Amino acid sequence: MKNRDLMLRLLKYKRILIQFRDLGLEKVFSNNLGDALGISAALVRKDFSRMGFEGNRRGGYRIEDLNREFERILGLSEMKDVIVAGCGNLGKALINHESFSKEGIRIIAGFDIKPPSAEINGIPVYPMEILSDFVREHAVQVGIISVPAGGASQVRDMMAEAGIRGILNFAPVELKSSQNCQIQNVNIGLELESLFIHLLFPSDTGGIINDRS
Amino acid sequence: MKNRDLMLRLLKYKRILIQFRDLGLEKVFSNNLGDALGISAALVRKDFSRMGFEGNRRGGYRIEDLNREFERILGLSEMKDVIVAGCGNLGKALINHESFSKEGIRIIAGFDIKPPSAEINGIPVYPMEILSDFVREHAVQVGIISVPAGGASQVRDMMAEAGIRGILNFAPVELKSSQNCQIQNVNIGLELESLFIHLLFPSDTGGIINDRS
DNA sequence: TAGATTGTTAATCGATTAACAATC
DNA sequence: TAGATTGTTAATCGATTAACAATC
Repeated sequence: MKNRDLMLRLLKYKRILIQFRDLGLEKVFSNNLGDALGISAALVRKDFSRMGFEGNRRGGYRIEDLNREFERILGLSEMKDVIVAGCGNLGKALINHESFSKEGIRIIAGFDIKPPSAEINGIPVYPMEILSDFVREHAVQVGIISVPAGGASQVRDMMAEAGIRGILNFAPVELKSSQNCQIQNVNIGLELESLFIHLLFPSDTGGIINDRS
Repeated sequence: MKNRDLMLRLLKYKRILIQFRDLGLEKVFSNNLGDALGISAALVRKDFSRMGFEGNRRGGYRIEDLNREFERILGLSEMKDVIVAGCGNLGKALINHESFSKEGIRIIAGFDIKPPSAEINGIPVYPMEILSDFVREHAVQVGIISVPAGGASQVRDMMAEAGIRGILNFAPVELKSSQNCQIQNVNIGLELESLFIHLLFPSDTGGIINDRS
């Protein structure tokens, strides 16, 4: 879990810097990026230093240079193809999600035990039995699970066996990563509940625990 | 961010323990819970000790006791009412999401600049202008943002001003928490991209960084 | 030059783990 | 009793921050 935060920060830097560039800016200071991401300037400098990105002791960092570096390190030139297992409401929403394409993500197929239609928004929907073959044939690397809780772990196994290496899981079951298959769980119910819990403990000191240390 | 991990663990303990109980079990060991959550037994004991939950040096923890304690501390007896701003595909999917009710979460209204219909799945959908009044009238505490990126921060302000204290944000914009309003961002595109990045760096040592320390 | 910002080191902080005495 | 598990302390680990010398 260690590198996960760093990774997400890097992706956020990358996106913000593109916005900065599009705004016509040429330079940024660690300061600016810290503000934009809600972190300290020191951490920005530390991150960049770790990545080997160099700035100028007076003029900050050249946005163009940073963009090039991020593209070199985190750039995924080809389209990132993804499949969706489970074409209920959430699955449909993901398939229809228009902002993925802007980020180079393309959903190339949906799967469902009982396909609600042959295609959604122009994306073909196949019966679940075909998933393995499709994944192998198209060398799909990443999949989304949006089936009900009961079917999730079975779909995980199916995906992993077929060669999928990364899974974003929306089913309310905690799936565990394995050596070959990285799983990211998004438990919407849990997130909502945690927001409610926060309300119970007003102070920002996080009063849940009665810690005596 | 400190307490967030602990909080999520507590909610997971709570859910797992209910499953254990429903399976007819009476006792658990720190060991079992650690396995179930993918964490160490030591951390389970530490968490419980911090919360003041006591076990038995030989017989582990009584599930019934733990359930009672969790209910006391994290129990939200009343229904947890939530509103959804943005009734596009994702918003619809959330409104239709059936597993929320099982978790005591109830979506009581949707809002949209241009409501696609008067109601979705029996839940009323109102024009966005009404949001503030509705929130005040019903004392809504938690909201979900599922509008496009462009409108997200405006909706955030609207919600926060009307008195909403917790927001789950699905728009691909990083919204920042304020004193009165806790925001949890779920950036699906970012999560997917990070899965792809993982594929670039095969080793589990997390080879992105070239750290010399 | 004077001023500002980076790059880096050492300090801090907190979370997790290892280990073991207490004890059922 | 012997064995197993908790509860807790001290050690570890890693991430973040503070601070400041280097330098543009």
